[in-house]
Amino acid sequence: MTSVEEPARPAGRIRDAARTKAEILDVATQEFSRAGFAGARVDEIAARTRTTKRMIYYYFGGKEQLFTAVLERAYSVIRMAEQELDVEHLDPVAAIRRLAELTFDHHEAHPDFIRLVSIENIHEAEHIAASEELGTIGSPALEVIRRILETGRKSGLFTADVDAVDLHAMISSFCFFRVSNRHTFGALFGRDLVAPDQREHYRTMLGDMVIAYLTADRTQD
Amino acid sequence: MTSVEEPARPAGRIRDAARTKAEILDVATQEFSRAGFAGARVDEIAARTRTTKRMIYYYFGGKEQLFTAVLERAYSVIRMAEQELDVEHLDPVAAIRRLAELTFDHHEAHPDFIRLVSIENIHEAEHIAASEELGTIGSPALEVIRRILETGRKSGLFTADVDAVDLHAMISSFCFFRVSNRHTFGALFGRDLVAPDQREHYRTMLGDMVIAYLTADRTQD
DNA sequence: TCACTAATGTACGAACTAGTACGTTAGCTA
DNA sequence: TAGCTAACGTACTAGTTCGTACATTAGTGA
Repeated sequence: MTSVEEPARPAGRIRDAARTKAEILDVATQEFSRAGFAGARVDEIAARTRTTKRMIYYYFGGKEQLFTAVLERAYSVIRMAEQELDVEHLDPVAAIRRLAELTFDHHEAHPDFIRLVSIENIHEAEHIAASEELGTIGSPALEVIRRILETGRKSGLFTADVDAVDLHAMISSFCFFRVSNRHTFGALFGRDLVAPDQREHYRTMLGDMVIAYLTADRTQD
Repeated sequence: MTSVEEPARPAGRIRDAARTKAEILDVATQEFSRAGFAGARVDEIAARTRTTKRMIYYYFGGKEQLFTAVLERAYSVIRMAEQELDVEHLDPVAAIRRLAELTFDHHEAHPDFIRLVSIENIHEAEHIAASEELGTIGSPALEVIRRILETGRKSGLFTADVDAVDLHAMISSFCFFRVSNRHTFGALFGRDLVAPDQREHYRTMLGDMVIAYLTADRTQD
């Protein structure tokens, strides 16, 4: 099996810095996500790559920096997805719902990312703070939300007095919790929040919640 | 300083199994919450108690069981708080808002609990699964929500078709995320979700969100 | 008051783990 | 094609960490 893996390259090392780095990052993402920062084993990461532990230190410097690199790549994925957001041609209500659904989909599709963020929060975001790349850039989604909110408020559709960051927090909290806390929630309440047949239910629930909040009739209160 | 700690007990060990156990649990809660399961150090926990590592193994059996005991006690605190819920004399809208606010307050007041739950989710709730105490009992809050929802729906106030578990998830997600993800959220978006002067803002936002969702005019959709 | 047990303390070890010193080689370029 | 360097591998170590064997004592009941 091991010899079939690669296409007829019987002997000798192949040198490919980019591939080696990427492979280390792939495996490290899995291992950190599986066991947390302290629980992850550098030896285990190395063993699961085609290279050795030496290369981890050669390319990344240490366990701490490797985790930072893993985080940086994970965040870059969501940032790229957000840059593809194309919802501003929709009316504000539909645009926000679509945005919420895309956030929902992205969280569901990337449970490893959710776990890494949970782990980073246990460590009080110290790796983000230490990273030049992560500290500076914001979220493309935030700008999109800002513009939709403005349009919706001008047209009188949106009555709520929220800013983009808080609305982003509201949407993220539901999407994040559903994935991050699925195990304890499932164990305690006997309900699987990520069961495939409940997916549409929760996706709709999220959209309904956000739209209801934004368009609620405040004259009643 | 060390001699002033205890009231005039100059020499000899004082034996108090209950106090020793409780002290170990207190320190272990802090240490696990600070560093995660793998990151927590049994020696460190022992050093910060008035007893020795030996006692951890004597009373709890090992690191794994100690963490389970810490979790069990942390969950028992929230369960006790939920048993004191007294909102059913209010009208359904006020009752749900009050319940949401109490959940909000409890999460804010117990960041260690939030961290422990995050950590337990990284470990896929394996300790909850292994615990007889935690696996069986549900949440008292759930029964309260169930009854309020029924009253609200009968009276026509609540139009949303949610059950108690999903509403609980919605409320918890906002409260939990605000505390659990405050570090990454703060680092990435420059906003402190637990800033004291924003407390009322987010508390109100949560209530507004839940009520808007429950009472939204569905004939418009 | 004597003996017995629950509770406690000390000292230690086996296994693990992050990190490194040192040696090797593929592949490019002059 | 010779030589140079980035890329890679091996073997090892110093320090840590969970867990335990063994010794001791406080308090209680006969």
